[in-house]
Amino acid sequence: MANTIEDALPEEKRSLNFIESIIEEDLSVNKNDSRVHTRFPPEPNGYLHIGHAKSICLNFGMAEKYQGKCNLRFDDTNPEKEDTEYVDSIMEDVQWLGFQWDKEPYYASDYFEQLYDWAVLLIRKGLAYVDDQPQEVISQQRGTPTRPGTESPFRNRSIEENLDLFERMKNGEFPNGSRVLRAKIDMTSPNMHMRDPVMYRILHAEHHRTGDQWKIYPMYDYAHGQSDYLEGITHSLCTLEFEVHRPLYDWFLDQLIETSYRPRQIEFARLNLSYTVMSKRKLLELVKNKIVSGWDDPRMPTIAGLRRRGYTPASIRAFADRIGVAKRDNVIDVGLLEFSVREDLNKITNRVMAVIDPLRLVITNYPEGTTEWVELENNPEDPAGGTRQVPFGRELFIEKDDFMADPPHKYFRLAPGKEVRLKGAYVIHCENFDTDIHGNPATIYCTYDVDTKSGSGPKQPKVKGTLHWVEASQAIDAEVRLYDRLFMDEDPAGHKDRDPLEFLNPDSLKVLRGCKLEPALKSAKTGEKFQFQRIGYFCVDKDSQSEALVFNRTVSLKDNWAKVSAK
RNA sequence: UGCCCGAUGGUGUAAUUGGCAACACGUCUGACUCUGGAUCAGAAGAGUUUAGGUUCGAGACCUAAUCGGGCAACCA
Repeated sequence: MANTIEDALPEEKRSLNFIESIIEEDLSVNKNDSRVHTRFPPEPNGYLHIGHAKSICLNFGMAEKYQGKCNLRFDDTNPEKEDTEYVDSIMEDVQWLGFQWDKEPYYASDYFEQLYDWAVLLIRKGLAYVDDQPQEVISQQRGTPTRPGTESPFRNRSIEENLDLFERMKNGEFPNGSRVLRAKIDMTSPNMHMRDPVMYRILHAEHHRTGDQWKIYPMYDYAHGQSDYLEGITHSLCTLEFEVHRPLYDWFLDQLIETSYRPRQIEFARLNLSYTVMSKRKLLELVKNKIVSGWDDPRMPTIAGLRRRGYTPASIRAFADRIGVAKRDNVIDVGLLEFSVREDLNKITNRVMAVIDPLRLVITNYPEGTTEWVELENNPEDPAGGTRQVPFGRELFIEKDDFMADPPHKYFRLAPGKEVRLKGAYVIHCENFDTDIHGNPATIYCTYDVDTKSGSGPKQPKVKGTLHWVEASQAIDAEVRLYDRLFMDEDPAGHKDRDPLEFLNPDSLKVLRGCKLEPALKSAKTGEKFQFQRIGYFCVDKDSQSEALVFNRTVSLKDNWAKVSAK
């Protein structure tokens, strides 16, 4: 097996990103006893995507690099949106990427009791109050970013009354939306999040873990920092939109905690990929509208989709490595992701013969009714890859693209009167061809020269082109699915007043049937990856059955001829 | 009209007590090749948003402006 990509990038030669700088600074002053403890905190309300992969690689990566730990914590404070289906898929995806969290997965819901006690403490300190106003009124009183808010008439009620009301909220005495618990901070703060943020809302809902035990649920801002604290998190990495939440994150901890240990929130820029939408909401829309077959449709930027598409964990980790991490907005060329898979797949996949758009070819001077076996290398990139036997005979299939009746200049493939090498077999000479009723080539007639046999033949003429092929009588049929980007616009979600769905690529999936494969592929298993010689990287889809193979194209091979011929 | 954050080749990321801008992807040459793949060699492409300031010296520090992003869920 070839080396992994990571081995090629010596760690010590790389400079630090801004998060590593912060960590090393903290380490140098022995902050938090020089521990490094991170966490990946997904809400179990959807599938993980490549943007999460960036965060996963970052969080687990930092822990790994500094001999620390990384927790997996489900941020499950909103029972209306969350489900165990997502919990399971998230655990699967994180592990598939090659990471293992510290101990068992954590849940914010494990801290509901503690969070409640702390809320009571805040009320006792006069720092939280129950507001009876409806949502619309509270929202109006909050003001706007440019105008300060106004205080709630309930802001200064007695601690006893607050305690009583809050307990009754917890006991389920009030209907949804009738009251909230708010932190008493500053309604005139220039930071909207400090204007008496809601800490608890009443929700009579079934929680995926606590069932109907709770009638009130903490808000993100109130739950997150304290959860970090309870787990001993030192560096709480999140995306940029939480930057303005940080003062609130710190405020709660400062009111509640007396020890010197403190988690620190650090924000980084989320990943954007060209020609891709990344928000869970939009991805969900694709699934719901049946534009894709599901969360794991190979065109989806979800981890599950990429996995089914044939991406390897190593390639995604290498990608995350290459894109780096910073605080400025960024759009990564989706080509970089493709580069990362090609790089990995080139090293690890076996080459096989597959003709996805078959054209019949007859070698007229090859003895009828006989076949022979030729030896082919499995993987030229891997010296230990070995060889295999592939049948060769009088009737073959070649790629339609590999023959032209009237070829342009610099076309190195087959054309009347021209010669090519059949990979691993013989040099053939094209004599003539038949056409079908539409005038398209139907059968190509060639002659071969026995002396040019690959490797052993006494004659080894220089020919410009080498074609892949499949012997007709033993070929097996398969379905091949060719994927292309889902959107034709570089930034489908970046247009005001235009729905990303307007930019859908109508050709994002092409299904090819009757593709011809060399017989060895008969036993290919779901998920198994190959390079179809001269075409691209493919893997066996889960829709495959033993007599009806289905392959997904992960990514095509880099194709210089396509570029040249397009000019 | 407030507050917060950001600004370095086409894209992304570097430049670690301030010392003549580096790496990757992409692009373009060429070599090699029984994959028009891979590999190898090389090239072009930024003077770091702008204007001031500090300094012998600024991408880095300071000030202002410009541009971009974020902030007004009982979402996370």
